[in-house]
Amino acid sequence: MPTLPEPEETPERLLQTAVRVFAEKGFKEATVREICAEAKVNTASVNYYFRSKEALYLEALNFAFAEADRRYPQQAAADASLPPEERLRHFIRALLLRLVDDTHLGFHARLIAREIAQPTAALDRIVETVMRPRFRVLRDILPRLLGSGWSQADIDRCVHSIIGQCLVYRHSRSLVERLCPEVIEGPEAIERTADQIARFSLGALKQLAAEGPRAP
Amino acid sequence: MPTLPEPEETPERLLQTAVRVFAEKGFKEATVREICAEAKVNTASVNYYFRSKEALYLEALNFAFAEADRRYPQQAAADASLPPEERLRHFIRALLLRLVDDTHLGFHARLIAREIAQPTAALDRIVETVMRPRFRVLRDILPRLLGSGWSQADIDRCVHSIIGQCLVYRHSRSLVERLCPEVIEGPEAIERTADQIARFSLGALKQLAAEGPRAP
DNA sequence: TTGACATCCAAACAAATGTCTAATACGTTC
DNA sequence: GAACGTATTAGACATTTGTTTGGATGTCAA
Repeated sequence: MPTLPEPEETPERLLQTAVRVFAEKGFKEATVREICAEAKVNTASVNYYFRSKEALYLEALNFAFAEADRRYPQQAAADASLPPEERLRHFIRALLLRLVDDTHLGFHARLIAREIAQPTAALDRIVETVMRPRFRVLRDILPRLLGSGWSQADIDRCVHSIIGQCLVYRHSRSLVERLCPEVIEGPEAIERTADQIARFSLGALKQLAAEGPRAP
Repeated sequence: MPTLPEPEETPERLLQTAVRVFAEKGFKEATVREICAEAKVNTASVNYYFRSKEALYLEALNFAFAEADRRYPQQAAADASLPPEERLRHFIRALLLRLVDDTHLGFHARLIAREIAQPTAALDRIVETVMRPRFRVLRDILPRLLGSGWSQADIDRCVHSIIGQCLVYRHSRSLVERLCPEVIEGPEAIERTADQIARFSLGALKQLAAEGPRAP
């Protein structure tokens, strides 16, 4: 009778636990012993299956991204055949849902937020493979809503305005929870928040389009 | 002839160095030895003048807040005699400048951002004394621009939308620097960013006011 | 000058932590 | 069943880190 850890094999369990613990406590505060204890494996397993704690962290980061993209795909926003308003709504909703998801394997967003707040060498690759394509989608959508004559820098500022409205619910979640938790309490509230961000942004863009770009 | 450390007294120098190092590396990654080395004081000084590393961290947090409020006061936004558009512009500008200031003692914002991202017991007090009053200012301004009939939750969502547009330049600065650094490169670019956020937000509120609240 | 007090320092201490080692258990293959 | 390679384990090891200690040094009042 094998006494193997049943639910999953050791390295898989270790990796999933690592995502969770790293997300909760950060790279430095999370200890190898704690991760192994929670995964119910021996402390030496980290160095046996992954080379080191740092290598485990990188694997966890990769895993988190793969999962996040799998759970909240963003094809709709990139679909150029849809009207730009529709695409922006999709983009915002997908981003927000991904960011506030704390259930199940939703530690991805938290882990990624940590990496953004305190970048390691891994961030550069992440930016190029994940962030920049996402950024380009908005860079493509916005000019269609803003009209012509806008500088790239001002378009980029609008991109940040939109992304920022979503990110605040992750990076400043501790504030949101203390100041007005009701806006992200429950799926309906979150949907309504996504909708409100979309209305806010579309209204802003419509108004900016009407006013036209400011003189440089 | 006294051999005292000249520029400032030990505890003051220690505190200022602590703000900087804690801001750069976080509580756990910053070591007492490193702080003391940079402050050019003996390692035991932390426990002599402050009770412990944690107590030093709390003092640093207090110091950071006091300095941040001193350098970027926000009275204008709270002045109810000004038109709400003006007040909102002031609020946004003051907040953004405070957030992107990395010069001199501008480590405050970074330290505070850390505390928000990874709250300790100190955050609750900070929220009540600093964040909530700031939040209330926007809660007061926004209904004047939105008109009547809006739920508190939707107003709060707008508050977050505005704050989020500013916070992204702090919490996701690593992304901004990699994706489009020009929008925060130099004082003029920052001023223009503040202006753009204000235009974006005022446009959004104007449009929302015209459309009216959505049915619940 | 002396005594009291605060300050500063080098060294030591205990706990935590990432990594490594040697031994053991287990499954597969011949 | 024996041999081999993989997986797992308990424990050791070296380093880091927050904290403490005992004494040296300087200041100031009596």
